[in-house]
Amino acid sequence: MVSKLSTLFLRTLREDPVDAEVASHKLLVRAGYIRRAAPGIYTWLPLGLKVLARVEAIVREEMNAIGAQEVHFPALLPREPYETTNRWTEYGEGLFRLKDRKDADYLLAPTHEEMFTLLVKDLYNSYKDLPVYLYQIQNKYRDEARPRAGLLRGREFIMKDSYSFNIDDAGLDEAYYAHRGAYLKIFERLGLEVVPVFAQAGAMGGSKSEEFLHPTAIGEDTFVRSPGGYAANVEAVTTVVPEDIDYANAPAFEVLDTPDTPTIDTLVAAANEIRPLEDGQWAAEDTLKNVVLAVIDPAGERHLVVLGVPGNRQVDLKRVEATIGTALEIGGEVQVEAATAEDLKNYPQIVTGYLGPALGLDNVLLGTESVTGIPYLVDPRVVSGTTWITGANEAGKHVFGLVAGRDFGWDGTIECVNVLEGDPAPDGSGPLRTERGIEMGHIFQLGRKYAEALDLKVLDSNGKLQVVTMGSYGVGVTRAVAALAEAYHDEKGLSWPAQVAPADVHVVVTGKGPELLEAAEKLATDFEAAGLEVLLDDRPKLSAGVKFSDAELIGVPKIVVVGRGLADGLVEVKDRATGERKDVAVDQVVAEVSGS
RNA sequence: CGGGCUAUGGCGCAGCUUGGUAGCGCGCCUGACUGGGGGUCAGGAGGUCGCAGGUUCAAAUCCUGUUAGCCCGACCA
Repeated sequence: MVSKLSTLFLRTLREDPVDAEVASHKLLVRAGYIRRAAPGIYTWLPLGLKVLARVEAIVREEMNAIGAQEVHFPALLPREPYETTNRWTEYGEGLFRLKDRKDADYLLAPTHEEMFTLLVKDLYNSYKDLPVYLYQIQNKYRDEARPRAGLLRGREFIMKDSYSFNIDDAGLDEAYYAHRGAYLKIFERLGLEVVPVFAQAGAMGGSKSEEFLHPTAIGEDTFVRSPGGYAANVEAVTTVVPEDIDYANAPAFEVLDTPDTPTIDTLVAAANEIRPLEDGQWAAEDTLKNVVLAVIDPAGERHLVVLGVPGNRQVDLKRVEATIGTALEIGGEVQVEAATAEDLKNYPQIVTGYLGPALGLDNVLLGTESVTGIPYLVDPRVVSGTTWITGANEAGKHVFGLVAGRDFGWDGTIECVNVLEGDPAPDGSGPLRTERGIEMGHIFQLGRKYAEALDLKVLDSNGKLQVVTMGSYGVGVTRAVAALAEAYHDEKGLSWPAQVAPADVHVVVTGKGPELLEAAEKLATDFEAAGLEVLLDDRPKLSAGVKFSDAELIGVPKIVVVGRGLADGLVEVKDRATGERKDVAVDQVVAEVSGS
């Protein structure tokens, strides 16, 4: 097909839109691929739609290749199925809800687990019908607190979501790995580097889960990888627990004046001044910071807990939320936040900024058996025999040389802090380094949670009802477009890989004279006949510079210039990505472009 | 949810302190010149200044309220 720029619905912008921060957002708007309709909601223009269609085609082919079948659900759904699985409530403010004229509740679907489950329940009832893999490519709606970065995190976005239905766990495994393989192929074909990383499966109730992250500095997810090939989301990394240390010869602790040291930095500086080490310097990791958190149970009740973690680490509230409920024996979904002054008003012993667990076992402040009774959990690195600088529970004083196990105890350990560059990989494959990535896909073994909630059962070979086991698998399609724009651009504009570009060749006419335009139009038709998608810049009276700049901004991989060389039977072929250009005889151009 | 900033033609911005009826660049339209890197000149079209209320003879400008957007944060012992 030939699209003529003289009539194509397109307007390129010379300046970056003011609300765009990242390159993909700026360039997709400037080059006329998308327009913002509302925060996190975008309109697709002709060029953008072509890229989107090509990405979708690749996704479809690979899904079909593993035997998945395409269906299409409405995005507008009734409340009821989501009520059954409790997600109407659990999804909270992230869900777009609306009412019809009879005041009945509807929602714009954030994902479709319920609907797929019900559809299979509707049509199938025998183990002989399984396995079945179903997918759709469809709009999803999530009322993000902070949509950002254009297409990267939108409130309306296109996702390929698929679901597998199996009679047993072995089948689920097979479905999972089939999808895993398909995803690796999809991203390879798209030209998007991805790293499969272990993810936390807990929240969705499943057992096995991996995210496919595209490494990039603007990514919103942080993950770690080791030289030996370990890769995990930071929330899923487990700590390598050090060996206990013999403290038989450890000196007694001492309490020292450390005025004006409310933060770890000031404390470390003070420590190096008043009690310098013979070899080296005190560092943040020699301190034990004690963070008071409030855990809010489903009934809204607030439970205090103190976490003791090395001073160079940050408590990650998400990690805490995932596990603290179990640790404190609180059922249901909990929320965690920093304790407020109100929370602490009944604990005059707690001196903010100078909190410590104990000054010897006969003077214990924290822990379920202590005077405060506040549970005290520690990072797994706090093992018996480690020594710490920590608060002495008196303003302006810290205790030095407090030995874990000798001078203080704890109620349990918890994975609650961030991973740091250089931490060992849990599988012994070397030191971890942190990287940022965009989540391009996610695969989950859901297990029987949804099937049970929605009563999806089939008869097995013994004529008994069995609950079906499920997997769910997603690819962010619009996000892939953004990630590709992010990965393939330079200072002049976009530079698409051939397989997703909005066209295969961009023909530019420069100079005046009807013979130039005629030659270009003929060339465009020839390209079309050779099976190529063509963009023809036939806009009259525009200077060559404007057309060249637009061609580079739009980013079609091959640019053919019909201009001053035509008198000698030559046109220029430019490679958008490499910048390489050469003169080619007019009758050789089609072969040159389609052959390379 | 907290903090900061912003809201003026399609895009990017000035004007606001000190009220007087809106301006610049890009883009768009007409014509001429130019014709291989966002060219030049001349002439045009296009804005109830986010919304509501108030003060005033007069409000983009001052006051009150409200809505929306963008960025940052959402634990610091």
